[in-house]
Amino acid sequence: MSAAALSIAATSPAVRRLAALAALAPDDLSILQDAMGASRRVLARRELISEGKPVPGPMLIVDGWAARVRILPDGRRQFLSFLLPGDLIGMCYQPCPLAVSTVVTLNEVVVCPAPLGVPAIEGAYRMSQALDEANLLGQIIRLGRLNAEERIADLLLELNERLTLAGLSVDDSFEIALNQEMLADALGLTSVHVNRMLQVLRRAGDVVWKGSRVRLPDPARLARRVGRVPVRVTAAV
Amino acid sequence: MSAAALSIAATSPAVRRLAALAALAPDDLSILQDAMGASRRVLARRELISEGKPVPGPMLIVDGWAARVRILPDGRRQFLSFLLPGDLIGMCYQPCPLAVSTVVTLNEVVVCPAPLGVPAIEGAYRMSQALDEANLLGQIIRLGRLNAEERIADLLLELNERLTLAGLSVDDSFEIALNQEMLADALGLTSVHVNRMLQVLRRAGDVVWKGSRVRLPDPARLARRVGRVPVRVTAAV
DNA sequence: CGGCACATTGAACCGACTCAACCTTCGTGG
DNA sequence: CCACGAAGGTTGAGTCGGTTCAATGTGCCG
Repeated sequence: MSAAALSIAATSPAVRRLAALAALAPDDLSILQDAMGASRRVLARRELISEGKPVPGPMLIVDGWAARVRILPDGRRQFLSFLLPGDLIGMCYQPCPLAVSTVVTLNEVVVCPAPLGVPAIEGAYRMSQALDEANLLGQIIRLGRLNAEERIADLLLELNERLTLAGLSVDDSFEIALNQEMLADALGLTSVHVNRMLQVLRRAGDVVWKGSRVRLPDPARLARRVGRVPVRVTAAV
Repeated sequence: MSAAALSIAATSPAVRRLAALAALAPDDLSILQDAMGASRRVLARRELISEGKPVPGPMLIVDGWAARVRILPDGRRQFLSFLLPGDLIGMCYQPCPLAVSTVVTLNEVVVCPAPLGVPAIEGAYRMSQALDEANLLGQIIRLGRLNAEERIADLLLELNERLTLAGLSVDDSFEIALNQEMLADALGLTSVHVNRMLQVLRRAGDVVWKGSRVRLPDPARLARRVGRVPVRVTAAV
């Protein structure tokens, strides 16, 4: 194992994810480490970005989970996507950007300003952005054409894939920052129905969920069962 | 009315939309006009971009409707978004991009290569991209938290807003390239149910749909009824 | 006039929701 | 160390929005 690879392995999940998206030189890695020196800790249930308000500079999630969310006038809540360590938020290219969705922390989150102007790192951002979009499309498929059981399985598979990139899911087992109600609000279901379908998945041996830890004993089989295809956004690599 | 404004008014819907998204100088407009000289006509039901394949260079839709679509292994179809004149397709920033969704023409479409390297025009592209993302989020809300009637109304309102930008909807009345089955496949419903809910909207006087022409007698009232908020992606302007 | 695509209708069915109760876990303070 | 409360998970029974399937209607184009 090379020295560079070792330093990646020893580094934070966020850096790990970005390094997996684009080839980063030791210099790039240390720029990321420096940026994380300016990290800020944010309590759970705080707004990082507020819908309709100006977007603050781009930030990198260093630790913890957040979610893009929209609340309807009558109180209905819809999670649009989940944001995990290594994900970017507030990266916009239009002038004077206004946020089109609120971003709220789900547990205690650490964020830092996303370093700009470094070509290799910007390359990783572009990959990240492409993956984000692919995941949004995945969310549309889930809500539009999958039934409740498939929705739950598909989302857990997505989270597992994404957390694996950051080294936060090992052997298809990861800490989840969601409860059944949040899952319901992401999947267009009620928490009661999520509960029942989760039991079905558990009894089938497809999902093990104890406390805040989820394990997917056979992701490949589960993926086949719900018709999930792995996301690829580039032919490079 | 200035000479520039006149020339915009006289120009194609696609240019009209881009000019509405960013301030374009006469030079920029003529670059767009030139690009449209290399237009290509594509028959209905043809793939402009194929999922999993490399993305061809970015293109501008000059005329006609297209849609991003995904087909599940078992044949279920989900339209992810609709693409109208002035919309961009295939604009990617990662290296060697692979398409994450198929783009298919819905009727006869005219496309041209999107001119690159012109700052003002690229500015319009960025605005367009931001709107695209906002519309994807809108689609998630529709599928996740709106009922059938609200979904239909919300989508028609979105189409009306977008077509108005391009000058293709006048007095809230526009030509629609969709039938009830396509609407169903976009909204996660069956065509039978779309038919029934459309009748409800018609009887309530909220939608007039005759042949391929749709009119929304009172968009503001309808928007209030389904809780739709207008999209804003920039504080500029 | 025939045929095709699309729209419309009816009746039975079912997946997911609603509402309300109850249970479990866990942290906290007496 | 136990009592308590809060948050989240579980269960049951009834209801409903949307689906399914199959038939019928309608407009258009060659």
